Amino acid sequence: MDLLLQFKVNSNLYLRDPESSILGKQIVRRSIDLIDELGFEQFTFKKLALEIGTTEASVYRYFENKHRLLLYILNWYWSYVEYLFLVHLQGIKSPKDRLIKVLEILSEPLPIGYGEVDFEKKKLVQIVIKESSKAYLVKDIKEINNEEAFKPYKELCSTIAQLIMEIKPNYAYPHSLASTMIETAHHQTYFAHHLPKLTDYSNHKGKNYTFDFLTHLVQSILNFN
Amino acid sequence: MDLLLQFKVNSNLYLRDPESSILGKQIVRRSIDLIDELGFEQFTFKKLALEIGTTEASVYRYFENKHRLLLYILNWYWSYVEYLFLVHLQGIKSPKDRLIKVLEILSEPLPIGYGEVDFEKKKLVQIVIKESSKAYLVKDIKEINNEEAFKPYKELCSTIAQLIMEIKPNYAYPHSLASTMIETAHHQTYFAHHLPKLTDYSNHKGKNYTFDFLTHLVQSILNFN
DNA sequence: AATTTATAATAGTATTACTATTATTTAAAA
DNA sequence: TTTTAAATAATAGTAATACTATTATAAATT
Repeated sequence: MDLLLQFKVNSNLYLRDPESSILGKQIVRRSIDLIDELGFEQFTFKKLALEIGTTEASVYRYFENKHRLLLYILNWYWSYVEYLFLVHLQGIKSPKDRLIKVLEILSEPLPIGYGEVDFEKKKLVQIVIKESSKAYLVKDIKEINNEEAFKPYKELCSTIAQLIMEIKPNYAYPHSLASTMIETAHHQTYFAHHLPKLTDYSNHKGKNYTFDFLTHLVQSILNFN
Repeated sequence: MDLLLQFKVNSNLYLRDPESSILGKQIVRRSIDLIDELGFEQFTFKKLALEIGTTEASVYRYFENKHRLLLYILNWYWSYVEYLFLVHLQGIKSPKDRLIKVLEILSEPLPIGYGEVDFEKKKLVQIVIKESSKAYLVKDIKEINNEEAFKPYKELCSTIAQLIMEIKPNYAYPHSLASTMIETAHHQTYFAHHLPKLTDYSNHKGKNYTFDFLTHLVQSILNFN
């Protein structure tokens, strides 16, 4: 993970702050590699421990279980996207142009402009696309939600909703449109790659399918071009 | 499951046809109860076997694993929705009205008009909302897809896409809009209930939030009212 | 140098996912 | 009406997973 970009992740999500030790940092970094490689259900703390040359029990001293580790990673990612918004929107005045930039960031398979860490980020985005729904489609959603585990996601959603309201103040569903933009960015990218018949990817000419689809969708709803 | 409504589910999904024996039918019916009750990750064949008074090994004679059983249930559901389209759209001529009816069926928490089986169907819909993404967001998506496990979902998507093209022939993303409608119907319903801050549910007046949001969305994109 | 304190490793357990083998029932053939 | 075979289910396992209590070791403090 990028040393220059440290966000304080909700302390409810870990037992011992992984940023506070070398082992902790290794756990987070290598878990991103392994989850991307194996998928979340095949990923285990045993395999992770073996990979970084430690023991299962040591990993458990940082995270209660792999689900908590996933939430930690997702929280980091959502904070990172919020930061990307901050950086990339500052120069843009028009709310419409700002929203298009938001779509660009959300549909970008690999976030732009961070050189040597891009490789890790790419894996992170893959994890977000494939595994993030497994973080909230769970039995104990209520307790997890009470621990503020989805706060940065809600904030991201709220940031986008505010932009939407600037463009169309009388629109009744700014938050739903925002969460739909985020979720659709993920699953259309996944579908285009793995279940292309659920998309129109095969007869598309542009270079970023998801971005083009979402742009048309959002422009239609908020009536601008 | 309703005896009057039997769809032949893809035989790749089971080892022994569950419709061919009493035990098989029990496995499917009670698994819907249990998955709804425990959630898919807590659901096991052992618990299911205990519930219906058989053994784990006997359940394994019908389904390779619980993931296959989930796919079987989802296939049944998608075929059922396709059937609902057939029944409920036949009287409607206008493509626009037909699409609105599609949205109504997709956002309906409990499908209409089947009396005594509605209770089971309600649980089925809950499972589809909560667990269906776990069926395709998996490492072995390629092999599963090759076995036609998502055929009825793709067909459903194609049916909706055709309707969209009738309304707006030059629209470039009919399949993506169709899959977005289906997926959004599910996750907005889930969000409204479990993570309401990702929606505008709290200040909504209508009785079917998801339907109202989706209707506005689709009408904007295909420009009709 | 002695003693906390922090941290990690050992060695387990209960549960899960799955299977090979055996037993029992059902049905068809002799 | 037996005999045989085919279908089906139960017994009894294994390997892996998720997790924990306890012990050992290293670092820091007094």
